[in-house]
Amino acid sequence: MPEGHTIHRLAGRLTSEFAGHVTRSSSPQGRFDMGAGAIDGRVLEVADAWGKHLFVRFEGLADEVHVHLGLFGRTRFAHDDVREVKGALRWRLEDDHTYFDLRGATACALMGPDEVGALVDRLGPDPLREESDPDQAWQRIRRSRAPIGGLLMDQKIVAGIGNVYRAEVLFRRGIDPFMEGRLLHRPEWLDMWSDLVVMMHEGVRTGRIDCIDTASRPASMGKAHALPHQPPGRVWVYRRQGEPCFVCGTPVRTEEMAARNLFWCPTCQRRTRRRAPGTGTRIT
DNA sequence: TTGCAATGTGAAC
DNA sequence: TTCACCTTGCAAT
Repeated sequence: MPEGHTIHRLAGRLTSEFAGHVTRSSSPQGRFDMGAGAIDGRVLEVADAWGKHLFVRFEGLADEVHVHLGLFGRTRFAHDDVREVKGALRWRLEDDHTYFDLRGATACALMGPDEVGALVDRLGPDPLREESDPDQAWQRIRRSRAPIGGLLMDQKIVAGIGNVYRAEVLFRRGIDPFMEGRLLHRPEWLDMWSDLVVMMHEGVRTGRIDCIDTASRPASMGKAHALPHQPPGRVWVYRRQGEPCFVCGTPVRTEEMAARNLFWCPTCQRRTRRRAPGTGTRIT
């Protein structure tokens, strides 16, 4: 389930399970043979994540393992005594206690420091990283005529957001996905950013993306609304097309945007810009 | 058993 | 804008 929270959680788990340990690496499937050979027998130093990209460093090696799960990548940690290899196993990393399996990833290769730097440089701020500055993303958004629903998915603008967080944050802030980036107000963007920080940290903590419960409802959504009938462990709009919106009952809509399915509530997320908070001025 | 959709990206046109 | 790629799980047959 690879959006940014998955990768950060993965980095944390790899570090806690293996950092400081001598590890063995192999690629039963063969597609990571060279890399696995270079790191086999080395001490894992640390794993780190930036957006949806994972980097794993080993002692005494300038190159890092770069992993991108893509749409289908899967990972598994286990402690079984019998370490069976099933299916197309790209990378197995293990020590005496634990093993980690990676399969289906778009990318899994050694990457030199320059290449890593260049990759990270072209990513936008990541809501899960302390040093990230939302205004860096804002500078791109405020100038763009592209719909905000598309901009959020652009990793050069914000790193780590995928189709679920896009749909959910836009719903939670009441923003029409089709609204042009340049029509968004900075306070609205900062609200979205704060909400992403909360949601994504929750995702890292729980390992789930689909348990955005009513308790995490942003206060700005207002107490005036009757509490929506949202069962716990659900999302607001993602993949709920045709089902009633938990807040207003309007059927959730779906449409393809930038080759991905977008989900939104046409009532709660108005196409026309809302009144700017406190100004009473209508902006379109 | 088959077929399709899926939380993603980048190259080719 | 379309396509290819990586793999799995679940729905339809």
